[in-house]
Amino acid sequence: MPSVAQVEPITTARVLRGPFDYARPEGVEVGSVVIIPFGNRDVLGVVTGLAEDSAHELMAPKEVLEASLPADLVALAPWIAAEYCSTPARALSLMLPPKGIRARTTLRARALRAPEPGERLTDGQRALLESLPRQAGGDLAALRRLEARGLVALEPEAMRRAPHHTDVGASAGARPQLTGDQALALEEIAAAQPGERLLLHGVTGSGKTEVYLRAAERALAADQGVLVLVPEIALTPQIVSRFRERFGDTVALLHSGMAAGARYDEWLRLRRGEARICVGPRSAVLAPIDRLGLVIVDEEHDASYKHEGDPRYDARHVAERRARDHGAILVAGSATPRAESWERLRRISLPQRVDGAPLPPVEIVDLVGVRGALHPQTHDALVDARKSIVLLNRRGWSNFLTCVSCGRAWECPECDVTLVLHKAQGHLSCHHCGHRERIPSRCPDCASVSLARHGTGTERLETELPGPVFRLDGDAGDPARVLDAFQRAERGILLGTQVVAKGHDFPDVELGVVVDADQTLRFPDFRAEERTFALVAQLAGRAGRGAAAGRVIVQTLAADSPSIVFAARHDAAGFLAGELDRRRVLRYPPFSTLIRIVCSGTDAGAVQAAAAAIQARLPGSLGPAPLFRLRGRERSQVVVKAADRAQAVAEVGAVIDAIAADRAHRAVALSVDVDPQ
DNA sequence: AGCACGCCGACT
DNA sequence: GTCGGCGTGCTC
Repeated sequence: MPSVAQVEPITTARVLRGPFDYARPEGVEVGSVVIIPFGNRDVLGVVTGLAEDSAHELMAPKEVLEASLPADLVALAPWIAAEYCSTPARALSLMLPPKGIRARTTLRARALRAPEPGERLTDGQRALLESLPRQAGGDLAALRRLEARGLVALEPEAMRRAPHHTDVGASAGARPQLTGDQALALEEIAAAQPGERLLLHGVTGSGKTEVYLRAAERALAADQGVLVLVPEIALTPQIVSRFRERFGDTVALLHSGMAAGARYDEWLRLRRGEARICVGPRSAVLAPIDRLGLVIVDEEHDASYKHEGDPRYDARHVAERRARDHGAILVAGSATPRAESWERLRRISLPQRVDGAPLPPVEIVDLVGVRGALHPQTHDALVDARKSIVLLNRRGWSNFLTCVSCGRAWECPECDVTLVLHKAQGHLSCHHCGHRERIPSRCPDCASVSLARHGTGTERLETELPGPVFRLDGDAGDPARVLDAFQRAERGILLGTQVVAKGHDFPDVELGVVVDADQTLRFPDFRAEERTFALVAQLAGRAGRGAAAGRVIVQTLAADSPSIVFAARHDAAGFLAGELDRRRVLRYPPFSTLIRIVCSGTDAGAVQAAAAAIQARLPGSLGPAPLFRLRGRERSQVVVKAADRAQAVAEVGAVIDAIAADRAHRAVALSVDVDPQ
């Protein structure tokens, strides 16, 4: 019986690496979560190993918590740490259930014996005894007195804090007949080898969710667990509803919008095997599910699968690893898959909408020479359509403000970006750090009152659109209510940023409009083409569902860009073939691995020096390149483009550890992004 | 990361 | 004499 528990203290420090040895209390296993005396404070720790003896004099953990990590997750932590140049402690901290929470119990009261004849009881007490067994409530004190007389037993009972989820768009319990394509797709999944990865490429409305549900049914029947990853629960409540409707309480929901107590209880239900399906966003990829048989990544192209904190893990990559470890089948689904997935995964196709309706025709409208945000043709189409969705990927009234006489531009004092004008709120705001200032009435430099507003955001476009507008963006109220109001409206225009192109399906939308399709294209990034294609194609999928005949208008200054031309033809395969050729030539993913290292700090010289030191130690790396200042921090980046992923990650990891440990670079924060978005 | 220990300047 | 600045080193 090993008497030593090897514990990884959960701290964020890069240089502090465990494990540290402690005496092993009764019942402590690999995965146990403990509170240990560490230095002169108490910290949370995870038992990562057991040993027979130790070279140190050992202390005992102060407490062993009730929730423990499963062994497979403990083993995954060092892999995540290495894969993203982070630390095992940071990886483990992603896996823990919400801290400071315990299972909640209530007291259940039951009658222990009948009152003897003549035993003195008030009418109230008799009524109380009549009402048992049940949960104790405000009458706990009275029940306690009866307990003391041996009439009643009070026992703690676990109480589940359930997530509250508003069921939407559920199909009233019906289990629809599969189309031929769906049946074929399901057969392919059923026939897949353990550990195999599949790409379910299905146009919007082709019934991917029903395929997921049937595949999950099969996994459950084989006593296997199921993980279902979705981009954002708030934007895709339908898929949660469909799973809960089909499988009931064996579905656990895990997302950050839930109360910590409910999240803890859902986590524990999975850990105990009481729930066997987990539906959740990125972070759910680390849910404690035993004997995983199926891992689904819905809308696999979605950028939210990349975690922005450290470790900067990619849930899709971690999902593949977990699936491989468990011998589970991975199914990634999308109408607009990433080039990486198209190249690497075995493809299954759902080429048609379930309702048999054709995809709507897409018109490309050239904006060259057009004044204002809307082409007259687009305006006319909006007047004609009963219900439309309009996408403009820019919040606020206008992009930036300048002084007409001296040319002054209003910029964020903390970041090197221009401030966006929000007219209704009466302020200029920075979309990076949240800085706000009042809208100026005159220029502080030259006192001119002539200020120019450049560019159009959703707030301004709202005033230019014909008909009632339902605005959906970061500034406009509760998204669920906006969507609901739009759904019930007879006619109207749903106007918003990216979110309008996601998940939700309205059956009676006749027109979809992309106001500025180049906006994503102008972004200097190797994924710009892919993003633009996805945005246009996703929006195109929202129009003409159900009875309404649909059409889509894409306004652009780059009418012959491949991403826009192929999206207009609904031709993902054509687009991806060209995109993969381009990436092969330029040695971009999936034909290489990119690693981005960002140094940041308040002292520009120190930041530059750290970035230069990193670049010098990584032969062939690019940089250091200055980035725009963010939240008052100067930044500089080094980029590694490598043929051998494992080798590059190991090299970068070693260099980062060395720089982090070097006191000369103490004032600089380091962030490593493997597979940046 | 914390937190204590330790060695040098201006205060009751 | 001592309060406190933050450089250095350790945490089983």
